[in-house]
Amino acid sequence: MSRLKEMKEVKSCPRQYVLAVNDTLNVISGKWKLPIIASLLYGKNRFKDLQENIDKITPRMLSKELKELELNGVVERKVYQTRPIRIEYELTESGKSILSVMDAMIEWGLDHRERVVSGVQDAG
Amino acid sequence: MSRLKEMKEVKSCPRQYVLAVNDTLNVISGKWKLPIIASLLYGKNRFKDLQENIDKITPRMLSKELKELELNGVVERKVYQTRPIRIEYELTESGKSILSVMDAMIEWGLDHRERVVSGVQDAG
DNA sequence: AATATTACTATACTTTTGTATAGTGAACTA
DNA sequence: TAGTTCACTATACAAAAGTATAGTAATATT
Repeated sequence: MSRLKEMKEVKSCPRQYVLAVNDTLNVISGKWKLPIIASLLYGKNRFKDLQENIDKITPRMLSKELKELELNGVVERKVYQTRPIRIEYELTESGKSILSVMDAMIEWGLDHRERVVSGVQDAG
Repeated sequence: MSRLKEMKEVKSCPRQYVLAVNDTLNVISGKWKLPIIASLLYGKNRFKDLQENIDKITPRMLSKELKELELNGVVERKVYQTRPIRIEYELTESGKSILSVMDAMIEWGLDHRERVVSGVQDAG
């Protein structure tokens, strides 16, 4: 059963749930965060790879978003001491597990589209 | 298993999944959409109720967001022909089922917070 | 007739988010 | 040593999102 529905008193929405939802929203909202996370999930992890893989992102945005994601504990920046130096961005465990949220979003999005095109908008 | 992981070729992310994620993101992102949906889930459904229930929202924002949510098939505006007229906002089936997405967000948010405070940021 | 309630709308403004374009500096390559 | 690649940064600007404050129109209440 759902976290929210399993509460006895459905009227009281615990503060920590609100915080949790906001944390998640911060990590996934904006134009570029999910594309970046998705790219990293599929294994593209150098700055240049990401830039090539994500259509129309500017280096400024990519840099800015990567920093935010790092700060939020979703992405880790790794410097490899090869010659020349290699920098790679990797998802943390938290980062990888965002897949579960994306999955819920896909599920809802697909179902919703179906309901909307078939015109089953409640009783209407 | 997850929608994304069950694909044989993990490199090809179907266009419709991207659309689905974007649809969902459109419905949940912004400062006020989730608070409004949550309020409606808990049964506060008149304009004034929502305004009282959602801390610091202005009537302009509430009106704007309700219209968008209606357009997106998440909320339905119902006019009751009582005297005086009563207007109520209700979640559609799609609207109610956003609970599943919120639930995934709560789950991730709580787990993530735990990982971050306990400092288990991967190997580090 | 004056005041209150409900459900908003209008206008102007500020803040946040994202874009466009150019440039930097370190290392490597021909 | 001139040019290329990588990994960014800087500056200026435009667009989107959100805020503040006031006002409207229909009805109901005193």
